[in-house]
Amino acid sequence: MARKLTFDYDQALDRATELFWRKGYAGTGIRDLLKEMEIGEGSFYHSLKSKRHLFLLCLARYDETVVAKRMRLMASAPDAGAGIRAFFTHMFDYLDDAKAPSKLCMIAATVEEEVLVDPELRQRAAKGLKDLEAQFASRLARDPQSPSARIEDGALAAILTTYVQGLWRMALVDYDRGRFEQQTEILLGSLGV
Amino acid sequence: MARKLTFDYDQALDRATELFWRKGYAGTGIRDLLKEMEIGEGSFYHSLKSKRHLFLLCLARYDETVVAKRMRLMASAPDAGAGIRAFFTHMFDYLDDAKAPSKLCMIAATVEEEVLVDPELRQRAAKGLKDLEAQFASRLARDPQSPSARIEDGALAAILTTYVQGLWRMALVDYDRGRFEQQTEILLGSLGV
DNA sequence: TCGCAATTGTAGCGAGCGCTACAGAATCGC
DNA sequence: GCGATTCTGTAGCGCTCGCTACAATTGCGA
Repeated sequence: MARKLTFDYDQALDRATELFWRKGYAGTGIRDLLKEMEIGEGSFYHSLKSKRHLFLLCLARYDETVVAKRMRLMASAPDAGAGIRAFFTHMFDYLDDAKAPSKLCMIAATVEEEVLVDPELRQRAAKGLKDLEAQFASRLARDPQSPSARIEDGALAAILTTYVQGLWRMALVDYDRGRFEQQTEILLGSLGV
Repeated sequence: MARKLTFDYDQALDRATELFWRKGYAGTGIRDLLKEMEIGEGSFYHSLKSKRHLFLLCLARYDETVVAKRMRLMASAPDAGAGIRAFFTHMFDYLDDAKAPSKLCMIAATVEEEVLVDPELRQRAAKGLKDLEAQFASRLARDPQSPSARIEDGALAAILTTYVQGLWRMALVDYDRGRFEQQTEILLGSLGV
């Protein structure tokens, strides 16, 4: 019963996600977003409400695309060992991709930043880590061969999650795929995965 | 040949370090620092040059105290296994300390933040991680018993460093000492440390 | 005691931040 | 067409940021 949106909402969200991913929450200003999304200040506050609201939408979008694909790869592998290795391979592929927005997982990045002051964003970031750990645990649990009978699935999932978070931080400083692959394989071997 | 500083330089540096540690680089404003250090704007820019310069001084101070102590604990243990466990214990003790400025390693925190845009700060943060890895490696290397003959010292040090970085991030979201101790012991056991 | 040099307090610059008020433009049912 | 409603562009608010210019103050050597 009134005027229609003159811009492509989905495309605008994609572009905003890319920008947040590349420059972080605090590092991305409203004016940067407007320029990238090619919309005006009025449209922004009318249909996206606020920077925080937009960021939450973008986190969801990141989850549905990048994270979901990684999880699907892990889940569809023949066994837990292969699934977990597929997870790391996808992660390293992404880190190798020169066109990627940044050497960083958007969820992991959100854990740090002053974002932690904001309870909603903090909770959202925490959920991302919990989800990852749960995915590891369930992948290990439903493995018919139960490859690492020595170590309880929960503990193993926690170790892997912690290690993955460390990898993101290390990659930010100095990424060397060969080294990362090698040390990861040694770790997985030691853990009996 | 002229006027003397009316404030305690060392004490001011300590207070600034505490504040940066607690709120991060970007999250700490000049006015916050001035209030905490109990000095004026003029004094600040005269004797501390800039926020960036002060931050580098504070990082050095943090290194000389907190990090140095952790390293000393690791180095002075009877063997590598005990040293590495002492390292983690000191880290967990710190995370348990309610009076500590934040659940965070100041060096690790500096790896993230938009700080990475600044080459000097980035390099400084990278050095912190390299140092940690080198300490792990040398501790493992000079162990008479060479406890983990299975795995090369360098790879082991890299895995531990990565894991420690992950721990810092996990602790930021949800810290549970019992869980962390347990999963860390399982990891060390698996690695033969 | 005087002059020089170092330290200090004040006031404000220029820029960016997220956000809002508001008027004009577009699109619907009628 | 008309009115109601929704979208858009502009202008600017109040605030904070890191930093600087500059004059006043202090303490030293001569």
